[in-house]
Amino acid sequence: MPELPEVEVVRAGLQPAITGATAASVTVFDERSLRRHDGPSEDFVDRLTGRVFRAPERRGKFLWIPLDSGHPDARDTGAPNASNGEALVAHLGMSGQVLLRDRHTDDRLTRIRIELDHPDHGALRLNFVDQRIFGSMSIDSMLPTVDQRHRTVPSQVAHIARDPLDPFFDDAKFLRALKAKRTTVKRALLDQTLISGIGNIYADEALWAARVHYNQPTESLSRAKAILLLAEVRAVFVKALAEGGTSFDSQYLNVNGESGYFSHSLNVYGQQGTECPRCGRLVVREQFMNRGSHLCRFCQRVRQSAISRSALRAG
DNA sequence: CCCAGACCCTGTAGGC
DNA sequence: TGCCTACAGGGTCTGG
Repeated sequence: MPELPEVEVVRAGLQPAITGATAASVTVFDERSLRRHDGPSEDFVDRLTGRVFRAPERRGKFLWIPLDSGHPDARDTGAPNASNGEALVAHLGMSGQVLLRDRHTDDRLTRIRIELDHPDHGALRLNFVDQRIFGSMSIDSMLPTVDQRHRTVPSQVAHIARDPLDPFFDDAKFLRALKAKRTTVKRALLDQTLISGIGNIYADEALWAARVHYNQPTESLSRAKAILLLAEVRAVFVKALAEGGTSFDSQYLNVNGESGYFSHSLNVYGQQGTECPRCGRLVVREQFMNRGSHLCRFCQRVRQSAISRSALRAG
């Protein structure tokens, strides 16, 4: 459930608190949270302990903290990726949280704990909490971005597209790629190699705002609709960010353990049985891609004529 | 190569 | 009260 706005709230919350902090000690309580780490937990602990955190960064739903060496002579160890550096990568998955605490506060379901020493803020504790263990932490090497612009990214993020709030996101490239897809529009929105940061909640909200049905074939989506849809994705992201993200239960919290307010602004997600805010008809929930899709069947209809035309072309 | 679907994973809610 | 099942869906992998 943490999607771009929620991960960005976490990144922004971490930034002033942990930048410049040293990882004094690291404890892995559940090794399954290291699924994306290439090596055993001892390797994770060894490579993280003593390192200094730089300012956290984000692409889509991936969050990472570039690491400085805590040892002045470590630059000469000849490590293969020394030139590009390493980062602590976090993905929150379905239920992950990064909570910033004092040294005496524990959280239930903490899978990884990092004790931090900050030159200004003193002793801190970073708890990585994750109920369903779809999230992960790992130490990863940084690679140059494919388009060579802006910065490097962790190797496991290299295949993830820039997100629509990234200043280097290429609208024209996205629209071309969308048109070339042979799939349906919600699948495309959730495809992190096409556009990143969108999950089930914001996909449903953006589709409703743009009056597009989730099952509309991408090839039959008009250019105007595609442009509108991208604009609505950005709009819903910006609004959610302003409200501190979406929380339904305590599955998503900011770094201080607080909930966001965007759940009060949802138009269709989780609103089945209530009235569509636009036309007053009932919002429904349908199964799609093993997930719930929330929509107004009146406002959001598959354009049959467009499908017929594309079917004729295909046939 | 591209796309669809299976799979992972567990606390919580609700039924009986 | 307690057991059982359904549910939530990111990202990755595999099969067609």
